[in-house]
Amino acid sequence: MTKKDKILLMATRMFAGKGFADTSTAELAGITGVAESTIFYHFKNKEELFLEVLRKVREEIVQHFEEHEQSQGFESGLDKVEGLLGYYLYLAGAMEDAFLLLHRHYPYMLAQDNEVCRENLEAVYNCMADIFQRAIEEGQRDGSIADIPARKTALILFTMVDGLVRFKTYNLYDAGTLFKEMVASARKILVHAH
Amino acid sequence: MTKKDKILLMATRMFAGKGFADTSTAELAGITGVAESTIFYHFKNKEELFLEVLRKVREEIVQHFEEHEQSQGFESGLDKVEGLLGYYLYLAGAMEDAFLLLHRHYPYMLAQDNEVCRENLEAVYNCMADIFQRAIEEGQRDGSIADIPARKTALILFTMVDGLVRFKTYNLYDAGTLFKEMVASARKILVHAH
DNA sequence: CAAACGACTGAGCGATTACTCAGTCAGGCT
DNA sequence: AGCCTGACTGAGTAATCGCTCAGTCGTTTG
Repeated sequence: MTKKDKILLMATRMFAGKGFADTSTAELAGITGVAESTIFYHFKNKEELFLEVLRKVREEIVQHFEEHEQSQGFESGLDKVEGLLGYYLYLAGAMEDAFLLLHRHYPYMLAQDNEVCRENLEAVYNCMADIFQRAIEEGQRDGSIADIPARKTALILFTMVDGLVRFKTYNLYDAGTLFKEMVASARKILVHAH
Repeated sequence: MTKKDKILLMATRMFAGKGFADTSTAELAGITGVAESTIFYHFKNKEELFLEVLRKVREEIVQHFEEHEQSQGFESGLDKVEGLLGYYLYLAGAMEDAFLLLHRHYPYMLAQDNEVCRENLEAVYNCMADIFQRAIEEGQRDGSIADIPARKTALILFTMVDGLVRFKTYNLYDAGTLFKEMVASARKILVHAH
């Protein structure tokens, strides 16, 4: 692993763990095991380093979700949506730093006047919302999901599972216990009234 | 309004708007219109200033929610829950700084080794979760809400409306449009299957 | 062999940070 | 009048910040 990759790896961890402002280049260099000036040899400043971190985070998350969408074994669209909820929670645990980074405020502040940042954030959120939406529409075609607004419902389901990840982050409530109830709630939102 | 109160007011705005680390005491003093040393005359350091801000935020939010809970005019528990969802969204707009502060990471980091901070966060979240829970239980008594786990459902509804507030903060989606769909989803979660 | 190159570093820079302290000043008490 | 007290401030301080730059290496190229 090159020193540049090591810096990116540890920067992801630090930006996620303590935020952009509280991440000092001196400490990052110390943890990574390089000279502080090596950081500025590979990245022209701290903000560009952050953008590179964000780009990798986007790549990885989008790739994982698209791979999961291609995987088979779902009986229906409803089944697929429930699988997505579980996969989101799993991925947020497996890629803790990536999701924690996206839960921070800095990227959204930066996105206000940095196009690259905005593009990366939009890409990752559109990807996730689209996949939820497509699963819902698939369920509407196979009859497992009622005729509800697909995009809006996708976003509502997203807020639910993303909120659960936040509970997990702050240890506010046992996420595993709440997950079962969340899936049950999602099912009620999706299925036909009868 | 005393200088101390002015400092607290502007500190709330700055901590909410740019976070703890990016809030400099020099800039806060400038905006407030006092000397920087005046801040340290009233508060022994930046962290204590933040804790004082957090205490006021907690007081105000808890007070508003408890007042709303006492207000009459709800036909049923289900009606009350739906009213609470709307009130949460309204309050998050009316007290933008307070809610934005609670959406930042710093208070939860600080809470890990600061008891006062932890108590304030627990108080405000318990208050909101309890009020949702009591409304659900009231609905279960009057028959408008099905026999579902009250606490867990309260938390799920909370994640939904809190996620909506985040959408509003970052302008990711028109919150007003999504709100109607969220209330419809909440109703499906709460009512009896038939 | 010499020159050029990319990767990397130690030393140091000006700016900013949170915070201190001696001292000013107005108002109330004796 | 003299004194005390609480509110407030200007002028600092050491430490840390992001960042620069001249220069050292080892490898590749002419």
